[in-house]
Amino acid sequence: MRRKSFEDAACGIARSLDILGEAWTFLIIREALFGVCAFDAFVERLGIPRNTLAAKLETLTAHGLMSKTPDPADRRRAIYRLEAPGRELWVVLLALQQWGNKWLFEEEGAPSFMADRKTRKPVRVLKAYARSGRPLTLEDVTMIPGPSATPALKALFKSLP
Amino acid sequence: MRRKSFEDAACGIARSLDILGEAWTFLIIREALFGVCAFDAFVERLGIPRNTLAAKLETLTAHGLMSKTPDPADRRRAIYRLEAPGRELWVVLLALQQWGNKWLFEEEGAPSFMADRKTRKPVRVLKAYARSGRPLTLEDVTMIPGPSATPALKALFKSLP
DNA sequence: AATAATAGGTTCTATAATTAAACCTAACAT
DNA sequence: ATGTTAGGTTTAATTATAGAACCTATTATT
Repeated sequence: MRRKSFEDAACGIARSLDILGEAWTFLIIREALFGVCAFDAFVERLGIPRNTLAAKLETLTAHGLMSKTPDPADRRRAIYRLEAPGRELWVVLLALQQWGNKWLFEEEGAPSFMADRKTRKPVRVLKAYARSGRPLTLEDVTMIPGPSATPALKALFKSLP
Repeated sequence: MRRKSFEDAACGIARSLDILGEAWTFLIIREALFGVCAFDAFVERLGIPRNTLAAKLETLTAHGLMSKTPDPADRRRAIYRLEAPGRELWVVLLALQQWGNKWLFEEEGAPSFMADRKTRKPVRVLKAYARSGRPLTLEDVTMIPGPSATPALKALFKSLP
């Protein structure tokens, strides 16, 4: 059966995952962030089945994360480009990469990481800060309702520790 | 067919997604981060099918993100707890939430967000910094090979713009 | 001009995962 | 003794994924 849809969820995480919540989509965006824009290039670099790629690219363009335009120089080609919403996902991928690099490799060490293009030193580990500038740990953080929260959602948050 | 496995991928993102690359897993961790630890509580709060939950909890514990212990006070109960690797995923969820809250809601505005427990003000938008402290944009960043990179991987990075 | 090659898909089949609902068992409550 | 709760497993229907072959419009080659 089709997975439950989260597109109407009252939660930014859930809505994000409704679009992104599966491995290929993140990997497609990873490639696109670093310059891949042709259909066959995605196929070759990722080893993704062509029909799966076609489906994912369609939902990504449908949601505005990417755009698809014909190449003026070669009309067989389509150019897939990240739009602003897609590009801004790089922070999510950075967070994921830092986590994976820390926990998912043994002595081998991480095979790749994002780095400052100039100095070629790794990007600093992401940290969360309060508006005041104070660093925040998980224990300092709670979930609070926003403007569009329903009464039921507010009640849910009150049940949190 | 079973999705291609990324567990041996030479990429922190891909390995992360091999565990996390599907919506339910992130949502289970979201709930766990904010105190949920009982099987039925996950079912009720997420509306996840019981067998799907059982399967996801098993892979999460198998990979060390969570632990499962019997409740000493009631031996019917199992207590599912996040371990360090699972807890550290909160930064990834924060990044995801900030992205979703920005792009996936119209006038309504986001219904929920992570906030400083003391001031109840939203957590600052995550930003990436170079080791020097300079803020980094996507254009400042590139992918570089780590200690365990294969020659093929290094060649791949050289083909990047 | 004819032929081949390329880019971006679509179609087909087999297999695996997701869902919903019913069922099961051990431990606890009345 | 009976019922209820917690944490699952089982079953069946539906859907997504993988892999391969195929298709069509363009561009390159002979």
